[in-house]
Amino acid sequence: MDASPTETSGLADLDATSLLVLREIAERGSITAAASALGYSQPALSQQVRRAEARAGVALVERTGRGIRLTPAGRVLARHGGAVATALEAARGELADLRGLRSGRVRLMAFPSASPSIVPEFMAEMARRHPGVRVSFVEAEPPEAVAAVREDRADLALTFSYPGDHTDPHRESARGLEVTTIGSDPMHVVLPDTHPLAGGDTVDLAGLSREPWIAGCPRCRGHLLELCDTAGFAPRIAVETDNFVAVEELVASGLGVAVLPALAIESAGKRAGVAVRGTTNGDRRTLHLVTARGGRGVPAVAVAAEALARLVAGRGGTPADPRPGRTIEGDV
Amino acid sequence: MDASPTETSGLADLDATSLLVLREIAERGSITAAASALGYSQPALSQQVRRAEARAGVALVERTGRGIRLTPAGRVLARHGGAVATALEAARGELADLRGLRSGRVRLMAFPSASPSIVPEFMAEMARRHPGVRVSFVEAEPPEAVAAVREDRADLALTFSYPGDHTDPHRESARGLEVTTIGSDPMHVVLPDTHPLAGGDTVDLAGLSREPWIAGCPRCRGHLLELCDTAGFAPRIAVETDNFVAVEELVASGLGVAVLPALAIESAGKRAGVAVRGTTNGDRRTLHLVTARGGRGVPAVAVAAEALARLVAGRGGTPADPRPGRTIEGDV
DNA sequence: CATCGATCATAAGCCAGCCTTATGTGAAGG
DNA sequence: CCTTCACATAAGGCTGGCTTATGATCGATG
Repeated sequence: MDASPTETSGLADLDATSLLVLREIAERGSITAAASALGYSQPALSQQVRRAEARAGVALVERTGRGIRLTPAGRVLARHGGAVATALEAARGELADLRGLRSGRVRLMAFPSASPSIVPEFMAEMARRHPGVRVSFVEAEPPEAVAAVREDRADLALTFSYPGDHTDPHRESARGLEVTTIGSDPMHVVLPDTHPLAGGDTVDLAGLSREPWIAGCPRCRGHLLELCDTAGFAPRIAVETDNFVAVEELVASGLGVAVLPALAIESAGKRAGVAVRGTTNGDRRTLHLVTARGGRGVPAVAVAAEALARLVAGRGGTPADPRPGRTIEGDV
Repeated sequence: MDASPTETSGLADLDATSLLVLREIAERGSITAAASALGYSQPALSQQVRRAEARAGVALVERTGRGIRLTPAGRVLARHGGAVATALEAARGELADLRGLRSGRVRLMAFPSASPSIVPEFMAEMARRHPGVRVSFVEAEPPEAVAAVREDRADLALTFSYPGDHTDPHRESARGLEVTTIGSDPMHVVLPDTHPLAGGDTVDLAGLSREPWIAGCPRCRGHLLELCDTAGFAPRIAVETDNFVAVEELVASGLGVAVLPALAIESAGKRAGVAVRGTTNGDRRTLHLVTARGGRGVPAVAVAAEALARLVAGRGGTPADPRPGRTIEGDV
């Protein structure tokens, strides 16, 4: 019995637009002015006020002679409309920064042999062209890099795959991620420069069937086995190490031969006593970029991906298809 | 040449709803949950996100396995969505307070003879039933009270008018305001209790045509002249004062007779030696409430108006028509 | 490995909110 | 008194946005 008769529950729902409209009216002093400021016709605003009043259940404006003035309730909405406008403006600004690459962040993961070659160039390029974008880098083998993207510990993964690789991280484990092929990296044979086959431009692996082999990381080892299988033999693996410098050292010492990706060789530096030759088949590994599905919609990630693709292409890797990412559909 | 290819002007327009949607998604962790929280279907939100992305020109969410996660841009919107939600909530709260009369303000202006009678009762009533509403009061003659409402120096004016009053503030000057008649106040003849006509229940003014008269404020004086004119004579005005106590004193001293509104007599208190009688014609003045057009939509003003109408009716003034205010259309 | 459940995307269709143009009304000002 | 200005109202049309229905994908479970 204490409540006034005006007390209904109402408050159907007050929308943010109403606040903005009232704010504009309060600032301009008239509906007409507010309407043109907002790009609407005068009746449009008039109706919006009416609707807002219906929703609020209170008068928001009252007519005064030729114009209007706000009621206390109207002033309340106008006041809070200021906060809404501020929030909108701030959001717009930050969004523009992100879009304009004046801010943003890219967390890159890339395979080890990219660390000394592609990655520094990439980071320099990003720093030069988009100084507002923070770039971080963590070295990781492809499977972990892909997992990191999936778990949002990275935005972009630079990975590689071998043809026919059945533990290929881009097959099963990349489901739901976006994978773009950005080029390839030639596989080179590393052998002592005293080796008879070191004389030619390219080397046929079959000619090395009797040599002891030096294998790398598990997946590299798998690739080696496949290459040799194609060449018609099973390699005798004498040493396993993923240290590229060590591989060359071992080769120079005549303890075996190896197949290494060009990037790995580059990263290890030139080593006296070893010869590096392409394979007769022109074997290559393929380089990929992996992002979350839709991740390319993030401007900083998009430009980072483009920069990496450009760098890889400029390095002589087979230029990939156009840039749009392609989702793994179960079969690569 | 420095700008990235993503840099277009865009930012078509980002609406507040998008911020709220993103906020809800960020909080609930999924589109589906956010949709049901907001009372929409899942595709509705899905489409809203898509539209927001189109407007923003950036991806806002990215798919991750079975669910989604927000991109940096999405998180930006969600964050600012918090501010919008806060503002909305605050506005809703204040609005509810106004509607529920837990807050508000009423600035009342009323004619002098209401000050000691109606107004205190009114203020007590308001304090009792709506303690959250602040009530202020300024005494003013009707013309000034009406002007105050027009100039937003008052929310509510309690005024009176005399029948046929051509300087009636509710005629010309009340254009564009809302005027409600809430009752009337009987006009009483004040004469020495020794006067021959003091014997009857009512007095015929014609019987007082020879008496000296005591007139009040200018408008009251006009009314007096009209009453006497109707009775067929022109009064001889001996004194003019708008001090009611003085009037009774003068009457008691035998210096003249007067016509005063009941409220004025009540406010002056009982005075020995004077008789108060109704007129034969039952003359009355009419009491009005004046607000800005639409002012009755303000809850505090509405209840104040109702309270005043109730008080006047309870006091024996002719109960007015139902409460809805009626706008002056040029002719009262 | 196959099925189920959960989540999001897409498609199609429908409704209504909302805007626009045109016109009316009241008030202020010359 | 007539013009000007601001808001209200009316009528109509369009499109944004919601709903239902269905598809696709991934994770989990047995």
